[in-house]
Amino acid sequence: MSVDLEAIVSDTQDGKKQELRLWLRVLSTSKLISQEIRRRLRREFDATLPQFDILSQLYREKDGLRLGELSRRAMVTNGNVTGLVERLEQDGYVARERLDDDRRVTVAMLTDKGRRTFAAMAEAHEQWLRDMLADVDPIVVSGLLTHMGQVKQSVRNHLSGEGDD
Amino acid sequence: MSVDLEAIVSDTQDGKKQELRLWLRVLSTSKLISQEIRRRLRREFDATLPQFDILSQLYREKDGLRLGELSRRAMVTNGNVTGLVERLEQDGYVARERLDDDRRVTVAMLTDKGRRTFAAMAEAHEQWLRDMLADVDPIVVSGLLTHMGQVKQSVRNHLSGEGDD
DNA sequence: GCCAGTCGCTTGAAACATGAAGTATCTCCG
DNA sequence: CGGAGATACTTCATGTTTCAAGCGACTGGC
Repeated sequence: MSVDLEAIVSDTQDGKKQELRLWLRVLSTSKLISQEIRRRLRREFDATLPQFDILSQLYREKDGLRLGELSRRAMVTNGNVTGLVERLEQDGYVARERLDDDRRVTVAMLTDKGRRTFAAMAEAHEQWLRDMLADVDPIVVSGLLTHMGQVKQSVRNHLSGEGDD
Repeated sequence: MSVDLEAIVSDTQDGKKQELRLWLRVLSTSKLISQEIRRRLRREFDATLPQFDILSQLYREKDGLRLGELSRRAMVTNGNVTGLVERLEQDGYVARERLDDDRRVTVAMLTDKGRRTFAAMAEAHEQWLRDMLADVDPIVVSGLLTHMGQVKQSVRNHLSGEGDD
């Protein structure tokens, strides 16, 4: 007898709902990790995750970023970035400056304090991730990296909105 | 929470940073999908994603859920579930009732309107997911489901907080 | 029964998030 | 030039989210 191809296919479970199941698993895992990182950022650095995000974007752009570009990279809305940068400015991590070329544009960049602080955060952050994923085989991690990339690309190809990345 | 943190560690393949890279990819993908679902839920049903989440939890519990259990399952804080259920109650999707056994306890359950509405939402939602993941090989989806499960378990094993699931 | 502790939920303050409307500022066509 | 339109950011209304504090209701040891 030949291998039952049907069985192989249905072996991948209920077929139709696999995508939904995957999404729910990705979502819950993502929430779990986010919550943990949030908790640790708060406890050890008194910072929030969105703030960490903004800082990380600015960290590798010595010349700073326009707010629009910043909001695009951090995947938050323009309206949102205003308040985030405002708070980071008040805490002395970020400086805002208007362009003379184009008075509409504001550029945000890290202060020295911001740079020093983020460096420490980033190191801890990376270690946290190694800890949390310690029980996952590196081969599996590698595979996930690749396959999640495929997922991301597929999603991008099917967005209803106009803008891409 | 963000995404283009990915570029920070784009330097090498098999470094120690694979876990970090995986996290950033999971996070950005999750955010991308969330935003898309949010957009569609808003456009087609005038609902929010957290609301959809709450409704989905209640949908398969005919007898309703205590708010504490609801908040645990939906992975939101107790304080959060109060407001969410409140708004859903105002819109007529959910009914709240106090237990006579234990006057501290409130049970939330779907109304008929809530049940009907969610059924339509869920069907659309499932289709959206199939669309978005259409370019991913079903075998890959299956593998991801398994491996993301391993990730989730590893994370659970390394939480700093006390509570488990 | 008493009352200290716990439990279940609500409230409050602050931050984050979105979409939409508003305000300057720039651009470019006529 | 001049003004319509586009652009960059801010503001606003609403909703989500967290943590911490509050409040009423239960529980168990005495």
